[in-house]
Order: sequence, then C-alpha cells, then structure tokens
Amino acid sequence: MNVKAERISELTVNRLSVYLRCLDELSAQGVVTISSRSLAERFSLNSAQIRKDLAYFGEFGVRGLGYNIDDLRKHLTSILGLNAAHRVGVIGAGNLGTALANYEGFSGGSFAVVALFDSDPAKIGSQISGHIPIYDVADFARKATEISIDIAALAVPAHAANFALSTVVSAGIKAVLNFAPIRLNAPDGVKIKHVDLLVSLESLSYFLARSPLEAKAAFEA
Amino acid sequence: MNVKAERISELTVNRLSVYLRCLDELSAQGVVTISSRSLAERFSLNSAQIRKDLAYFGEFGVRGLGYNIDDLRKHLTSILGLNAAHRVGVIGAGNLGTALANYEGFSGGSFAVVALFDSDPAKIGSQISGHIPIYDVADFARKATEISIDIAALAVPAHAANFALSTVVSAGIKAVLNFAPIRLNAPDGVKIKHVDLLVSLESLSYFLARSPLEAKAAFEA
DNA sequence: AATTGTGAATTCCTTCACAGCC
DNA sequence: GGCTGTGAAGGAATTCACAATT
Repeated sequence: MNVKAERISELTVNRLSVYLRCLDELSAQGVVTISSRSLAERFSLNSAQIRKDLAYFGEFGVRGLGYNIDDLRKHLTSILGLNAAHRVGVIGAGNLGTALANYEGFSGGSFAVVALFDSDPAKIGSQISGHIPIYDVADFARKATEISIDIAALAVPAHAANFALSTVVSAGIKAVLNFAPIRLNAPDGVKIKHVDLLVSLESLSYFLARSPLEAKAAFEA
Repeated sequence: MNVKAERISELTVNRLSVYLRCLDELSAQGVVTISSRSLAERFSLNSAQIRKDLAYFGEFGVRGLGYNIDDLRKHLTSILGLNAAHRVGVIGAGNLGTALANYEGFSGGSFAVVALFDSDPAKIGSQISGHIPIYDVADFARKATEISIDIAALAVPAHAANFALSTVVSAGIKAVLNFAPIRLNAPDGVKIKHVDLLVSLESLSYFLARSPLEAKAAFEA
C-alpha cells in the first residue's frame, strides 16, 4: 500500500483524514469526481499540497479529470487502516469519559468505545447508556485482551495520567489518545496523540490578547 | 510586551502553554530556577527551541543560571493573556457540552464556562451542576454581551457547526474552539482552533496499520 | 483544455555552535 | 563552568511551475 519508502509526516496523515471526511460528504451528495483545486478550496489549502499528500501513496488521479471520489475514498480508507473497526477503551469514567462513550461523532463506524475503566467502586460494574460496561482499571490488561481493545483513551486528571499510560502500555496497547493536560512520553512502538484543551484555549487567549488592534478597528467601523 | 515585531508561530504559542503548565508544577514543588536544558528534557525538545521561543518576547533568563521560575511564569501568564479569566460560552448542551461545563481541568482559573446554549426547549432554562445556565441559542448575541463571553466552544454535530459559527461570529466573538468534526473557515479577525477527535483517532489508526513493519524491524534487530 | 504528478524554489521551523555574560 | 541569546546552518513542509497525460 505504502508505495514510497519515504516517511510520511503526521501533518500529511492528519490531512488525509480531513480529505476523507469531505469525500464521504461529497459522495453522499452524489458528486462523482473532484479536482485537487476544488478540494483545496474547501480547506483554504494549496492544491499542490493535496496532490503531494496523495502521491505519497500512489497515483489515484486522472490527468485532465481529477480524482474519482469513491475510488479515492477506498484508497484513503485503506491507507488510514479504517477497513476494520477499532475498539476503544476509555480510562476514566468521569464526565469526559462518559461523553466519549456517548459521542455520536464516532457513528461513522470506524471507532467504537467498547468499555470504560475506573477505580471508583461506585462506578465499577455499572454501564453507560445501558450497554457500555465500566470495569475496574486494575483489570485492564485482562479485559483489553478479552474484548480486543486496540486503542486506549486517557480521560483522567493530569496526576493520574502517567499511571493510566503505564497500565495500558503494559497491557500491550500501541495507540493512545491522551486528554489529560500533561505531556506524556511514549515508549518505543507506542503512539500517543494529545488532545489538550488548555493548550488550545491558551492559544486562543494569546490571539485575543494580541488583537486589540483588530478589536479597535471593528469598534471604529 | 511583544518585543519582536516578527510574527509568532502557532507552534511556539502552543509550546509556551506547555512550558507554563510545567513551570506551575515546578513552582508548586518549590523549585526556584530551571535551565532551558532541563526544561527541554521534560518534553524531549531541543533546549535551543525553548530559548528561541522565549526570546521572541524578551530576555527572561540569566546567563550561567537559567530562568527564575516564578518570574518566567509571570511573563508567560501575561504573554498568553491569562491575567484576566476568560469566559467561555458552549454551544450545544449534549454530552460533550455538559462534560466541558463540568471539566475540572479548567479549575486552574483562567477559563470558566459561564453558560451553555442549545435549541432544545427541553434543555433551555435548566442548569448544569446547579449553577451553569442553559440558554436558547437564539439569544446568544444578547446573552454573550450580558455575561461577557469572549470565547465560544462549538460542541454541536458537524451539520450544525456552520450555523453555530455564524451565530457566535455575528455576536462579535473573536475566538472559537470547534469540536465538530468539520473544517470551518474563520472570517477575518476570528481565530478558530479545531479539536478533531476523528482526525486524532484516524491518525492513530494509520500508525497501527503501518506498525507491523516496525514491529518486524524491532524483532530482527 | 484541464488536471495530475513532481522537481525546483521558497518559506518556515528546528538545531547547531558559539560569543557574551554571570 | 554553566547557561543564555542568537546568527548561521540544516531540515521539513509548502508552494510554484511545468512536463506529462487524458
């Protein structure tokens, strides 16, 4: 599948995911073909960027015509490893963990939250939405094998994140989505993606702090 | 404050946020001084990166000694615009919106969710955790002014995200945190940050799909 | 004529390496 | 001696621009 030996950058992979979602929507609208230019316009990207991103993996387009949407969707789905559904285990059955378990955005089908794990005896044994079980985090390794979890989401406070990480890593998990506002170091062979709300908010705050010029302009307008 | 006229990259700003949180922790532990090298080790970064990031804004260090932690915290807090608390309005009072309203990670104090907005009459008028009100999203502009919202978080399904964006933008909001899995285009003067769980998960999926190769390489080594 | 795929050019980001200072 | 601040070098990501193709 990976035609070029070259290492693919994370930025490229993230964009492929964005492209795929857009293609899904276009396909649902009955659009058959799209050019890199009109795809690029939807994300204010350069069209060469899109062609380069795709060209790492093969020649999916037709010169003069563009890309066949359903064909490209199949390729991207396969490249991103989305043919088989991934089974996500969430560590931490608090507000965030519960929201993840109920998140409708996953209904596309490639990801399913199959269990939550907590250390609170009051939560262990109950279920979210009547069908997603909450297990004891101490049983993570056994349950993860049993129910084939391949991605762990850490939805615990910062002080518990390192322990949660070592729990899932020693259970053999290779892919981790971390929501705790702390930088975790991935052991070799384990991929961690950080979703850090405080970084995002503080970056917005920086922008607001620096835009008095624009605010003033808007005020005078 | 911004000594250099140069434009600061988003990557730099994100890192400043990470540095600040680490400094807060060190300060709580009673550490007084830190060098760029030992700070860098905590994030597996290059120390020159940290010095460069800070040097955009001033000369905060002392040669031979490093940085005074409390001094640097004050500077970063000010640079990031965190002296005054930001008031966040959440559009969408579903699972995600509710989780945001209850999120303990904000308790640092710089951000407070002050209201939620929804279009569901069954939710409007009630409160989250007994103190955060849910208003009609149709009243957003009025309420936003009334309760001084300066950041909007979009916690709505993808199909509602564009409408939510135009609602908050026309109310004068300049900073938006978007959780909907769709790329929104920011109008001039408005900053949007995307928190896209599907992109993160699909990127993990890509890694999992490609790692048998690396596993094999590690085995052969 | 339109659009891809891609080498070359450019821009942006990171790292090196060292003068300057404590 | 140790560490910062920074110009220069190096590397990565993006954009340009055009030959190749339908």
